[in-house]
Amino acid sequence: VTLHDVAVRAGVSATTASYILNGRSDEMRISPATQERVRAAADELSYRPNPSARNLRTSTTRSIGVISDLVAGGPFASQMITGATLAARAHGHYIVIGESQGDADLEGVLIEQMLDQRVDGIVYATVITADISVPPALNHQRAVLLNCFDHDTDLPAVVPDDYQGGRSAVEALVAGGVRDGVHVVGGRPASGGTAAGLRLDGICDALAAVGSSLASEIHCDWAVRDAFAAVDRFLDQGGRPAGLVCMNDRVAMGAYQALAEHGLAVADDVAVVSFDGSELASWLRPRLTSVVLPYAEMGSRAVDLLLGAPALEAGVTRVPMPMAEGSSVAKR
Amino acid sequence: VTLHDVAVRAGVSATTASYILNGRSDEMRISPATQERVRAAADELSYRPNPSARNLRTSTTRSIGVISDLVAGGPFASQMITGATLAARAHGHYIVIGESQGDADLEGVLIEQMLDQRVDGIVYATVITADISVPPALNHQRAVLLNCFDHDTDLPAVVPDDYQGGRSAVEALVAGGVRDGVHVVGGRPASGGTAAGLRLDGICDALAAVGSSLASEIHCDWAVRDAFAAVDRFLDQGGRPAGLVCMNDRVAMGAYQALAEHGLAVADDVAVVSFDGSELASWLRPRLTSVVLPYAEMGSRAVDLLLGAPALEAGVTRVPMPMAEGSSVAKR
DNA sequence: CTGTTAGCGCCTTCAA
DNA sequence: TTGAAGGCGCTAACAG
Repeated sequence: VTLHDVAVRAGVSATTASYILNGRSDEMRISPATQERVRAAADELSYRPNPSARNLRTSTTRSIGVISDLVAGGPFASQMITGATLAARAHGHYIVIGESQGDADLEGVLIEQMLDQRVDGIVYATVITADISVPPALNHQRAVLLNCFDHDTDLPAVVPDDYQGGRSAVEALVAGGVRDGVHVVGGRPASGGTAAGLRLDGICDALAAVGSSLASEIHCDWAVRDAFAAVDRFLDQGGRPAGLVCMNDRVAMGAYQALAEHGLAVADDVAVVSFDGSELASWLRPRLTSVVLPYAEMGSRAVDLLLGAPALEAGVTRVPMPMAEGSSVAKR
Repeated sequence: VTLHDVAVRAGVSATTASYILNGRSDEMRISPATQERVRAAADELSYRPNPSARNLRTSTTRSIGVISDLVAGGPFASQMITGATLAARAHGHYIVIGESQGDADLEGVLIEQMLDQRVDGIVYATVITADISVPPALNHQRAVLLNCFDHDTDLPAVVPDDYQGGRSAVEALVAGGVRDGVHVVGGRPASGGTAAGLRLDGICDALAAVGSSLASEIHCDWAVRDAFAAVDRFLDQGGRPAGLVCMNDRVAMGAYQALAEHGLAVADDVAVVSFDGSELASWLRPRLTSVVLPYAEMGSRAVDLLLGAPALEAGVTRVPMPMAEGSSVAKR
């Protein structure tokens, strides 16, 4: 059922029908009676415009492309996609996803394809918060960076506020009476992420603010088994921390396991806080207090930025990281 | 840069260029020289066809819609999306995602929109393996059901082979010398999933095959905290299981916690197996032996089905569930 | 073997 | 206030 059909049924020309159905009736000063007839016809025929035809004519697709390394498939940041989807929907757009699996060539292809599809804009997302170089295909395109940024470009970027997150983590500890003997588990990983550095800055500053300082950094990859091994060794060597700030919830899980192995009770013997705010945090016993990575919020912000201001405002948006309260820090 | 531009540059008509660029040169018996010229021209101009125009003409979009309740955003089954994406790509299609968040109205809208977009087919996916009624909007559409099925329709469906999975779980236990004193944790949940029933059938049959039978079902929701509470109570009441079959990895995590609470060692004192094969299984200590839910495989199968045979073959495809070996069953 | 012609469904000047 | 005409870029009969 085409626009023409509707027009015929309402006894007008396609032009008139087009105006009315696109909300330009007033501008064109079309008689209310005609409007009514056309709308009724469209309704009865349950008319829906053909997007391809419209796109061909207007070269706008009301679609936005999200390209990412692993976000879509990975459990952690798929929330970014959800957030983006919701925001897009609110703007009357839909989303096309491309996952590069970390392959730069594939990534280029995906971007080209999306451009071919005439997406109205592209969100470029990464699993890890990092300082990157945007792929060349993205230059001079309407795009927003999600969970990453690039100093050499003026594309807007959306990242979590890791510095503030670091401060919050320490504040949770301090609220539980822990200010000395605080160790960080994880530390700076080899890969080019920026989260660790900023969080550490926040942690150190917050500690300094209460007249203390970081006792040590226990280095390990940000994974359960590595964290377990590292903390286990630390405890074996006689380490007796009062508080542990873990770089993510998986690290915290490893720390929990190591503490248990040594007969130390989380909260009562050692306070633990972490970053992520994933489901895992709520699965642990006792429930883990964790600084939330606001993925959904970030995703929707990115899309808002992309679709919002006609002229994209450059610069990075730092999204606050709220706190998910658990019971891994004793109350006092 | 349009097809016309290419044609002009190569000194031919748009038609000829179209034939060549669509690989129908042989069929049309176009001279190799001309072909070469056209391809060169297309290359130099880096010509890319306008999809909207093509769609308008052919009413085929080389896109497929995936609509789901929560799969895309949820950590568990986002792999279904990844699998589907890969398969679609292999067929030269791309994927559009719609998440209904479980809202039936929204779901209808999403389906309508996809049909408007002229997707070549729809994959309808659910987080929970269940017996459903497909939304009416899907009737008489080219569609495949993913992780669910509907007896009242003849749409093809792809689900995990939970019965065989149940048998595998028990076989892992038996291989570890455990045949008596096997309890199931989780059991049939209130919601309309079909996984529990089939797995239980498999479990009982496999147990019967070695001359044993199920000791009991420990009922609880399939979540960490509920499982912990249930198993904790069971142990408090003097239960001393030899083997635990947990309905998913989160349930197993809760069981681990309860066993630890009672000073029982996983593997040595109590063998544990589970379903899901999620990352969580590899995080637990000792590593959990788990029957893998082959989400990615299912996703790609669904797309293959959708795009494969011109006439969709109805019926359910049961995808085998492989085993992820851990150390939660003692070797012997 | 190649070009001409005719739309796909929609929007939008231009004229009436 | 409404209609006629043209074209977005591409494909596919149908002629030559």
